[in-house]
Amino acid sequence: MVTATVRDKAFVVVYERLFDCYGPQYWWPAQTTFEMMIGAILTQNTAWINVERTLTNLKRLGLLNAQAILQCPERTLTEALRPSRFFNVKARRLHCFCRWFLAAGGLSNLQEISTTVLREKLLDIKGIGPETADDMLLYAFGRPVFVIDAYTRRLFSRLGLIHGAEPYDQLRERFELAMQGQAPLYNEYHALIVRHGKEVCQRKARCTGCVLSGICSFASQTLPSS
DNA sequence: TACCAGGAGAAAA
DNA sequence: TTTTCTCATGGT
Repeated sequence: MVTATVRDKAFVVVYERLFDCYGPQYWWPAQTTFEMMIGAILTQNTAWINVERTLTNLKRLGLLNAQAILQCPERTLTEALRPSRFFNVKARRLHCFCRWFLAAGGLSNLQEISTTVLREKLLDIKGIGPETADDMLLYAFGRPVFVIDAYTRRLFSRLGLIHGAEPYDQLRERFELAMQGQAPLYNEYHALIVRHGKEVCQRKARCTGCVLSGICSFASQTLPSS
């Protein structure tokens, strides 16, 4: 059981400051729902710029649908996936996902499933872990699920609001409890965290001299020892 | 040359 | 159960 704390109110302040600074981000950057879902797999441990190169390759080859990916020769698919690293692994993961997607009857059937059940189904697919599943739930299905990624852990641990090594679901629940929001809010928040991480704090030990600098001192007084 | 960047599964301890 | 290893591109 996770309860909201005074410290968690800082999560709201962080959101407000980021939104004031950067404005709406209009995420996820994809033209179709299916493209969003495979983008979530391709971005595993990979910068988005490299995922964009891969998506361009897939688009050029007409491989932005499940049937086409499954019918594509292995070598063609792995070559298309090369820019997003771990192309052999990701080719297998895309195959697993596409087989599941078709067996489930496609998007319209999946949209009828409750968030909890859909999350379990996604996590049962080989190659899809909590972050990838939540990316899909939030951005492809519009479900109110907060995505905890490397940018989120890095930013909030540097702010002193989390330790950084907490289990994925524990952090997710804390964010959801603190924000009490719906999918559009979580969507915007995650996009803002990524935007900020890329632009300002990627290589800094602490968030100093940026829009979030004042939050460090507030947080340092309230974070409990582990 | 070394390091880092939006994970996840398998193997080893 | 937890930790470590594997996968293996491209920019700085």
